[in-house]
Amino acid sequence: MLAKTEITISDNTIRRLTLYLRSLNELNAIGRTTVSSRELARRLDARPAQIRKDLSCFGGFGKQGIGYPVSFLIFQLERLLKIDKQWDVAVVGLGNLGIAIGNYSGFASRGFRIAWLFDRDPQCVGQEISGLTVLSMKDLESTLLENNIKIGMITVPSRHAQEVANRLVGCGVRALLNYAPLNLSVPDHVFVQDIDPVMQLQRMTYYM
Amino acid sequence: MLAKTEITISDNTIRRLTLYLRSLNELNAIGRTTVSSRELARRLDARPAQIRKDLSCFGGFGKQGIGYPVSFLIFQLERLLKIDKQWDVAVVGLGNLGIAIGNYSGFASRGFRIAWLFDRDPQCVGQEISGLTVLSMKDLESTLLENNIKIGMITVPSRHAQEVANRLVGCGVRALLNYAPLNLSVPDHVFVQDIDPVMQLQRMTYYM
DNA sequence: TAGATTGTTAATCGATTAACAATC
DNA sequence: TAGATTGTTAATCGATTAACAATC
Repeated sequence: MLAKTEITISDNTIRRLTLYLRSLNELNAIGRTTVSSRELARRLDARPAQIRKDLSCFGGFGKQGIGYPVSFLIFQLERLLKIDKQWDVAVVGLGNLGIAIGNYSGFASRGFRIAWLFDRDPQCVGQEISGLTVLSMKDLESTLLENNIKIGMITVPSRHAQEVANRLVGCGVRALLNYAPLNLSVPDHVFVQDIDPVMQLQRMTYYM
Repeated sequence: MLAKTEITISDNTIRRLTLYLRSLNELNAIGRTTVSSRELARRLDARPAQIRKDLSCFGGFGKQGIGYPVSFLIFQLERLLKIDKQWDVAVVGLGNLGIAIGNYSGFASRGFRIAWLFDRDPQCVGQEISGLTVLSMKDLESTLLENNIKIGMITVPSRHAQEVANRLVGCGVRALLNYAPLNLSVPDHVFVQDIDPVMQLQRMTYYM
């Protein structure tokens, strides 16, 4: 077998795969079995050629004349994105936002289980949220290490976010979803994704 | 005066401007008066040349040998992003997430005021959240038109999100922050920004 | 002056798109 | 077969980066 040229997939492509997956699940839910790049593009306000190109990075999932089989493509995308198994996630900070996340049922069906909740406030520790007991920050390291948790969500006030990030990274967390509106600094091997709605609003007002 | 060539600013640049602004506000808060592209880049894990290029699209805000004056640059970026005045925002859907947004104090300092809350549930209508009374969906159109609201946040369950979007667009809303995990279809003149934490998580797990 | 840093150019790099042969 | 649609190529398009003269 010839040596395969190492092709690096652009991050833009990966972002779009998650978007395709979301749309494919909608199609699946309404009983559609196949979809063409043309129709998927129409639904997502994208270009058919781009969808075909993105998907072809990973293999020929479609059939000429027919399109892509919906459930097979969902299966393949879930595998590519490594969400064919469920990831356990730890949430740190049980303010209004953390509580909303703890109660939200939309993670499980898409590959993630809110599995652990932590807060520094003794008033909050011990409370139950969707069947989970809020744990003390004292137990953070031991719990995450024992359970091999690789994903954390930071929903503490900004002034504590960096310290929380340090502790999470310190016990092996590799991906952080950061709701605090500041730039975290983390080692190169850790992925951070900010969720900052204000930045998104500011972007939109530019065009208005 | 010669006709200026129409330069279009890329959306990537606009996204980064909001990031620069956030970091500049941190610097301002700790009393820094100037910052170089080099230092800002270090803080944001970006390249100095890109920061200079982005900023130079809008004018020469810096000085050779010195860097950029922090508060002047904040002033200019706020003007460019059109957040030198405050925008009133309507939130539709007072579930856990909507309540978290209603209670969050972090919008006001960055250009946005959560000004109106709506919910369809009669049990919820009339409740107070951070001094605002939750209004009935019946009053949506009249309220938004009277108050000239241009920005909406959608925090209703997915199955109602498109209908809510239609109604918001129907009364002149131009920008939607959509927390429902689906693709909204809106006219071309309306901006939609999805906030879907699961998509962000799925992107990160790809690399893990 | 010497050192630092901008604004801008030109070169590089990468991403998107149109087009079409292959084929269902 | 005729019509539809993929996978892939080549061309276009746009974004990033390095480099440096200008200048604080």
